Amino acid sequence: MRYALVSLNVPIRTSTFTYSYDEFADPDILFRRVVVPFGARTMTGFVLETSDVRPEGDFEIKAIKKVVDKEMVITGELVELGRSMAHLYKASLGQCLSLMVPNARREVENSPFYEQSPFCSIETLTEDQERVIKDFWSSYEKGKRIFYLHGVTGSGKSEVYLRIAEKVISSGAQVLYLVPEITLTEQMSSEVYLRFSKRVSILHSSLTPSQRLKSAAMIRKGEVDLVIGARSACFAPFKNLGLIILDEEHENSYKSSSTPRYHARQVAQMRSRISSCPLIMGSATPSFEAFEMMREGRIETLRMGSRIGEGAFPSVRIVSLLGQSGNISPILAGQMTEELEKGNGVILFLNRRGYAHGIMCNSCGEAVKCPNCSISLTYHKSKRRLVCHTCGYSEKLPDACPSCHSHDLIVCGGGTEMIEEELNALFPFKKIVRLDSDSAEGDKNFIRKTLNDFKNGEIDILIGTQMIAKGLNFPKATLVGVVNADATIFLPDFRADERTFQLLEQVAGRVGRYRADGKVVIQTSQVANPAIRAVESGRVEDFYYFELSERRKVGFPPYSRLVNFTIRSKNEEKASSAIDGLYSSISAVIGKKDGIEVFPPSSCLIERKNTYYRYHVLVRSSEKSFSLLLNLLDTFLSSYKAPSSTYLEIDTDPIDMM
DNA sequence: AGCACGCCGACT
DNA sequence: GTCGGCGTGCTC
Repeated sequence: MRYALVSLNVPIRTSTFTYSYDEFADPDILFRRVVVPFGARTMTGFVLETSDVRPEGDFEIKAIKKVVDKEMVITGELVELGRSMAHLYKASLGQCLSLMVPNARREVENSPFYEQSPFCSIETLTEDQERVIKDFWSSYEKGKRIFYLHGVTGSGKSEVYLRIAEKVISSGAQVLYLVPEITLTEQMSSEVYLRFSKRVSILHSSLTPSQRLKSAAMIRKGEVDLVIGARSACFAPFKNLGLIILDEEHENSYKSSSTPRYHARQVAQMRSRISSCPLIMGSATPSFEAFEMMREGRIETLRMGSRIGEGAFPSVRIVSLLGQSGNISPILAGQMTEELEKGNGVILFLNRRGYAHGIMCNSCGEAVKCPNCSISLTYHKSKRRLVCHTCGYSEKLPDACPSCHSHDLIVCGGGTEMIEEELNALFPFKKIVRLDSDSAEGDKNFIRKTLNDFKNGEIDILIGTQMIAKGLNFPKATLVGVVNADATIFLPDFRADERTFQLLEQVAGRVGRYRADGKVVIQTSQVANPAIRAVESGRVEDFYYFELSERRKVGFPPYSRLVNFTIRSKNEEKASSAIDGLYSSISAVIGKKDGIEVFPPSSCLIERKNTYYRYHVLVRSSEKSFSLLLNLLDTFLSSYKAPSSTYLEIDTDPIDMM
């Protein structure tokens, strides 16, 4: 009898289950998917090993029902990657492997590629670009593996990536190019598609499962040279991976928000180690983690300092919101008028959608909250509804206060919808368009059409959220206004200033890429905030050094590693007592170890989410003790069981603890 | 995770 | 009486 070790997508620490199969009917099943009976259900899993010996243990061995694939769908490298991920993120191997192969439920046929674009520009390189490419190859030949391309917005990082990629491809290897989700909506894809003789796979979120499978098969067979995709593309089944590029390294969308909570940057590092190929990360605003690694020389820095062509750094002006009544200060309005009269475009940025962040009773002071979550509801004027941005709950706008029945309800904290209204009053003869996930809802082409119209000068003022902040080029825009920078400053998180800087710097980067007269106006109540000051003065290094010294004082990342344990339950008492139990057993296992500490339990920043009460315990370790911590956590988890109707979630290197 | 089994309340 | 609520335990 022949046995197969099968990995299944279940949150069980047992890594594989043994099944029997007919070796004459199915001689090759290794690294293929199989359908197996599992308890009362049937599941699909991966065959990781085959053997003639029946494993030890008192259990019945069932037979494989069906072999799904004719060819291998994973590789030994991917299984190794899965094991590394399972250890780091404290998930099961099956959960990690399940991320790697798309599951084909629907069978819709469609071209997996973008439409072709008529243009294909090959730029001449700047001195900066030439130097950086030369530096890369010489360090690479000396055996360096991880690189960071640190260059300001508009310095031409993409061209550097592509030149290096071309050379790797000409040597016969494949290239993985990771970008944040939003960047994929750009025209970049079609350009690259032609440039690499169509041997490109673009793994876009709108692909159907069958398109994904088709792309995966081509990547596996080596019929594709370049793979471009967001977070999940880091699992593509390369035949011969020769280079990984990770652009906009600081982007939080690289971190998954569901189990296993992996970070594409970490997965890319693991892959580059497993495939022994170089990894080039890059950004104009590196994460503090990456900046510290560059400073310590743990990764190779490739620095680019100047903008291409006419590009120059914009002038930045900070405007205090204190004592201000509307959302648009007279100074910002004045600057807008000036630019609009010259026929230029204006971009306004606000990191808050809806009409108002909350509504409050002017008689009793009560804010209207979500019945499922401990946060206030956002008012969406166009729908006349209150919406919860956490769980999706919505209700009709009440005409009286739910607790005291007063009719004196007031709105607080203006969102993009309110700004749009205000702009229409201020500039009645200008074409104003709002671009956020609400205005784009239900119209697939709205985003592309709006961006095109703005580029062609058919829109005068564009108001939007994150959606317009990243990666997009607007040659017509000469002024960017940040309506309220406070929205990120007041995040209850040790990374608030880092985030604020990254966001403002990216927003500011929307102007001045192609011309020297770019202007930025930042409105805030915190005019002395160091992140805002850094954007204004351009003294970016000083900001990083100052902030890093603050982090070192408090011992937070990048000077430590964190693992966050969250317990949730619909019953508050159960959640609260479960977290106490978790805290004492985790403390008992870890004991007194150098460089590791367990913080006492506390409720999460959002204490209730989606009807669940939530508490957490944070474990902190030094970089040196981190691998010991990961092993100790295995010991803890092998004996720990969450009490009935409570659930444990683990987040290694969390990016927020909301 | 998901599914079955099992033990308690309120319905024809 | 039994239908179904969810708490508990297991899955090769």
